[in-house]
Amino acid sequence: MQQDTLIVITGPTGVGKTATAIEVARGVGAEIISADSRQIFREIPIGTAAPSAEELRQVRHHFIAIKNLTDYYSAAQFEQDAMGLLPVLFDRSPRRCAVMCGGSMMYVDAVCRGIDEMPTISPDVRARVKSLAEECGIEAVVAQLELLDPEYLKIADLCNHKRLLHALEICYQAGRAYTELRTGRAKERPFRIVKVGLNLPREELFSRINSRVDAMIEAGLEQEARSVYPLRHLNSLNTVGYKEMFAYFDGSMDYRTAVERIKKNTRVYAKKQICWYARDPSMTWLEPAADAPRRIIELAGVYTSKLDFKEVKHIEP
RNA sequence: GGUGCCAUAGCUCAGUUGGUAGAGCAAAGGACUGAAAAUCCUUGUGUCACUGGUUCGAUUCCCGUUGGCACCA
Repeated sequence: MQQDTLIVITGPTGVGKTATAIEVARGVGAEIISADSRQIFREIPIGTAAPSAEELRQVRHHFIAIKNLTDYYSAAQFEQDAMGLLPVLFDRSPRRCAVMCGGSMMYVDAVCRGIDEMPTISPDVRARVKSLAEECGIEAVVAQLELLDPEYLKIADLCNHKRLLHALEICYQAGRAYTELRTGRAKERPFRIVKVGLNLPREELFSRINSRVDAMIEAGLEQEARSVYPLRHLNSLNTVGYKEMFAYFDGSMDYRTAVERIKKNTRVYAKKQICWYARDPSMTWLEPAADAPRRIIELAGVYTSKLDFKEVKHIEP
């Protein structure tokens, strides 16, 4: 009996994860779970480089275009949804395999290691903390944390106000210290995880990113951004590609600068992803070359018979 | 060929009345536990074009060389 296997394909934006994942999924007969915090929204396929209709036709994908921008979604929610879906996908796959593809670091980790149990913040707690910060300053937030969770304050980044606010929100919501809820322990998963990071030499990656942004512009990014402009204050639109376009629409940035900023911010994002994944010792790094799908399948050790290997042949050019 | 201007960080340029230099952009490194394409932190040694001279000391002043630009022949 074959053990359940989750093949995780991740890496920086623009490196070529989607195409590789599709080949791997076809090679092993699996469906794809997308681990992308922005492709999950249906209104913004262009700026998030969501898989094309043609790509979606080749392999069944999950968590692509399933939410509205106005919906709340989070890494923890994703953990729950993905963990619920995986047994179904394993049962449907002849070799009990699933592929997870995406570059949202927290989402990948949420499935691979799990996130600690924490309360979802209610709107009034959120509002309460927000108004405390606005009316009394960040010092008041720090003072509250000193009272409710001094341990967290010891390790907290005092410059990162968003995190400080969030810690306090959790203290209020849970009625306990944030620190008490943070175990840092990885959860046991009832399946094998084979993690592959795709990467390219920096220069090559950046040039791919730059030309992909040009392609997005050509595909109608401006129009897409305009159509969601009324929702611009939503967190789901605090996203590279949209925030710069919004600045252009507002008149605070000219068009050329906006496009340049999109490229630059995408590059910065890619670097951040590389930095995050670099410290993961369970990651195997590969270049997204033509033989990458075959190597990933071998790495996963999904195939046990010669016949199986023959079937993979078709993925080679 | 002559005259003038320019040569400083990857790029565009400041600057030093002579005490070896700093902005913007670009770039690099890092943090990360329920908003994560978010949020936050850190990072500038560069033959001051090359050779020689003056000087205690030259990237700065002077001679020359090379390259670029402009004008005149």
